[in-house]
Amino acid sequence: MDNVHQTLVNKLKEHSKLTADDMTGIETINYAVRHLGPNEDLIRQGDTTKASALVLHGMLARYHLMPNGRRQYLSYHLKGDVPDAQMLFIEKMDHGLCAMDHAMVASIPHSELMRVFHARPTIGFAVWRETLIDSAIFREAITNNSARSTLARLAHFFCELFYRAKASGLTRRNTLDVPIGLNQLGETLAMSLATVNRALLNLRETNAANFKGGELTVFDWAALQDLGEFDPSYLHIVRKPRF
Amino acid sequence: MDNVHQTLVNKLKEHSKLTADDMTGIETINYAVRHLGPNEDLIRQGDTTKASALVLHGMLARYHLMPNGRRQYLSYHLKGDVPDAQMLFIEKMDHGLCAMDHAMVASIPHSELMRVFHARPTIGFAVWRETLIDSAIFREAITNNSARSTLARLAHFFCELFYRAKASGLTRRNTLDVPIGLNQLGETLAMSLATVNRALLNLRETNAANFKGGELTVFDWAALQDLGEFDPSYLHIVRKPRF
DNA sequence: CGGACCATTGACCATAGTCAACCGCCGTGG
DNA sequence: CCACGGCGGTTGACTATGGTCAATGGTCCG
Repeated sequence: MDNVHQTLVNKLKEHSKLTADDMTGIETINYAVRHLGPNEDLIRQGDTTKASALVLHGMLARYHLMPNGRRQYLSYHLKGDVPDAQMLFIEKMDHGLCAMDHAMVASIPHSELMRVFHARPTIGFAVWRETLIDSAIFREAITNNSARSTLARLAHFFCELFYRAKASGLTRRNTLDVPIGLNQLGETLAMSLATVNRALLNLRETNAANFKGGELTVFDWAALQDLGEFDPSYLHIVRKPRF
Repeated sequence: MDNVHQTLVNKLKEHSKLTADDMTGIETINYAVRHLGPNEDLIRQGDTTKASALVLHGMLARYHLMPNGRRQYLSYHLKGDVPDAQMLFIEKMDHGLCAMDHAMVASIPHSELMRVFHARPTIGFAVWRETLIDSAIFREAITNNSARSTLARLAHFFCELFYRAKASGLTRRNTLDVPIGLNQLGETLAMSLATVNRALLNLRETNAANFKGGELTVFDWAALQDLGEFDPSYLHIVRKPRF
């Protein structure tokens, strides 16, 4: 089992049980590694796809492109995520997928996935569960952008990112690389650049966390969680990280 | 094949191909019919479920409950939808599900679904696709509530509802029953009651559509679509309705 | 007829968007 | 090595949008 298969197995094990046979099945999956530069699109809105990407390194984002050119970022993806599992059974992309900074992905043909799903339905169910968790994250984003104050929205966003990263072992001490600019944060959280900036200042004042130069630092997890009304149960992660 | 099985088959056929054997498989699914009153919860946030509901009549909604008691409605479901297919592989509800008015559902045990999925993977894939379309609807809701004006938001919401209903043959001429109050519309579209009211007036002025007393009337589909920047491709419906 | 509930409207106010200027860092090229 | 330019972040002034609150109206039902 190479690193790529291991990455997928680790991710699925965050919420699903896999037998030895399931893992053997996963080992047979073929893929192609692809490097991405900052801001590079992996797939564009309207494209048709025959492969899904497994994130190996860096951060990817889904986004909608509006008629007026504005972007709406929808979700962010870290090592182990399979962002376009969403597109397994859907021909035409209704959103784009881009790298926030340098990133690396394993491109897995849909035919490979389908072969494994037929051979070992459990793997299919685990990936299905993965897509359902994605759905839960989308739902939470609706609520976040619709029903929380700017400060709470920002705090919740950082909570989710940090929690997911921590569950996957991607944090260093109390910090996490978040290669997102303020402008993009605004296009994620439905705020203008100026408002993002002011909300960040407010956040800094609470001493709960800080975001500066692409690095998120969490000083007081409980306080941050409180600010963002963050309840991680929607992430359905079985192996919960410690704080 | 009774009406319930037929309802499910029709829905899946909107986007997936089913063989005669698949349909025979679906016929074997056991279920229990349940009636719901206005505003009655089918499932509450935090509940654990062992069954999924297929909507037979009326309209159901998913919603988040905030710590301050406010609701955020996430999506609406019409005849043929299986709203909590989302919860097939997830134990604990991260949102609630309620009836907007009198409604009827078929409650299908997860064990029944899993049995059929194992016997005929194609059926599983069709239901999976159904959940992925749900995801696309969530994504669009993020964008709608985050990046469109109040008028556009309202128009887009009505477009989606009308389009989906029309694809399922649930519209009467150019009208559709939408048993949602203005308050609830606000809790769906991230607007206050007053703003919803004003946006509705604006909408009326355009002569594109009207919403009054729980009935949506579309006078000028093209204009409404335009107002809401509505592009139905994210719904991934193969058999497109005519306007 | 009275009350409940929902919709409507107006006045006022708070929040956040827009715009523009400025800063600071970094990389490039003279 | 320093000057320059560009990008991204910071800040302030003004403005617009939409939230809040309160009063009014309409309709349905008891």
